[in-house]
Amino acid sequence: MARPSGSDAGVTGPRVRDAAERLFAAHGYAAVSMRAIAAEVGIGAGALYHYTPDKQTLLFQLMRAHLEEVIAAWAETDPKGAPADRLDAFARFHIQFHLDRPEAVFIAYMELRALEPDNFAVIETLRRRYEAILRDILAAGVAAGEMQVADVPLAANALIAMLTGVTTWYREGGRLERGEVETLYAQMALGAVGAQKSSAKTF
Amino acid sequence: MARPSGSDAGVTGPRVRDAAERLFAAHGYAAVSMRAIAAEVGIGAGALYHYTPDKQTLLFQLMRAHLEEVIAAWAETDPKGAPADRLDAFARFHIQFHLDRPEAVFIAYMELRALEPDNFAVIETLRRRYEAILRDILAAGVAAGEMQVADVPLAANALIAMLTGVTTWYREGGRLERGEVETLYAQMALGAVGAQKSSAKTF
DNA sequence: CTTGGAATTGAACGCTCGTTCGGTTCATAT
DNA sequence: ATATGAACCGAACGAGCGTTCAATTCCAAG
Repeated sequence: MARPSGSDAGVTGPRVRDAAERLFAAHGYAAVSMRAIAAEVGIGAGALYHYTPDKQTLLFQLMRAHLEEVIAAWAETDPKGAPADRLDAFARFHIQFHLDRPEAVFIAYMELRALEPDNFAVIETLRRRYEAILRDILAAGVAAGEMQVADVPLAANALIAMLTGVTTWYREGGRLERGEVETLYAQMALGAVGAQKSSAKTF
Repeated sequence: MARPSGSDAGVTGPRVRDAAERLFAAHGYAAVSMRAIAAEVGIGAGALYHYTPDKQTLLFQLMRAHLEEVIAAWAETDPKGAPADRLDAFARFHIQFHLDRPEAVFIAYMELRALEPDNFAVIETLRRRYEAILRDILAAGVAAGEMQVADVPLAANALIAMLTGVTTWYREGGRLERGEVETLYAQMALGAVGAQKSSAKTF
């Protein structure tokens, strides 16, 4: 018995990536064996190598696909209005992405050290590009006099860490709804840089 | 040659813990082998077992010692004044601890998933106790009308994540001095909850 | 100067790791 | 009906894992 009935690469491929993503996020790249991934999918360990040349590439491709998706998704979400409104939108967008794909985001931020140098360079470039979005918003806010930020890169790092941290505690079906979490984090982000939404301005 | 000259448990013991802390923080618990730790210390792998019953306990004791130290240190730092001033002090304290011992703090927050259930329960209790400090400050700030916080546990989580994130980018000798980083993070923390230091109040 | 315990070596154990590969079965196109 | 390639199994490889232990050497107390 070598090829079970119903086997299909179009089905198994995504299942391999899903299983790897789940397990990497839960236990960490180094702690997850190829056999564990295969068992999660329900195939033998050897069959994994129809879907990835090796374990490292499996991680790398998960991270790259995710980061490219995030960057592309923001490009379509960016309201392109006042900096304070863009920051509000960015905070909500970031939170939404985390709550939609907690595993992928967690891996992208936590398993950088597991990447081999060449792969790390690629991922790091994408990560910097994403963080540059927030830096640009803050710089524009300072220029427009809408925000008080003493150091833009520092503030961007601090806000990203704050927003990303939502995955460490939020659980679906808990005390707070997703929309509430979004709103509260966005308010804190605006408050941290001394800004407020244009709709809340007091003239 | 089995026992080299100059060997001394009083010296080797701390060096084992230091090496483990450094390597765990850099590569992750699962990715660090006992042989790698031993090599860093300059002894054989077998000799490590004079200083720890096993690898898991080595991690556990590092985390517990660190968390107990943080909690004790804050008890002596707490200004016990107005909530806004306590939050300012807490933010500075947290940042200082991160910059003094980036490896230990990083491990305590990142390697929770590497702990066996019994050890996890102990560490989780200590971690909650530390986070409760911040929750108490925020709750007092809300009660005193000094802060606007819609949800105290959420705000505490967000602030802790923001403050802890400093380790991911700060490097000694970089663009910013430690004191500046402290001040900027404390300002952002206060801003995020709509507070300000008592010395900055406008009467 | 002797002696006993402390510190360490280095080999070895059983196990699991990532990866390879020959063989086997299923799905599909002709 | 047949043939071909895709999908997969299961065994195997060498390497490295955490851990144990007898043997060995150093240090300090008497």
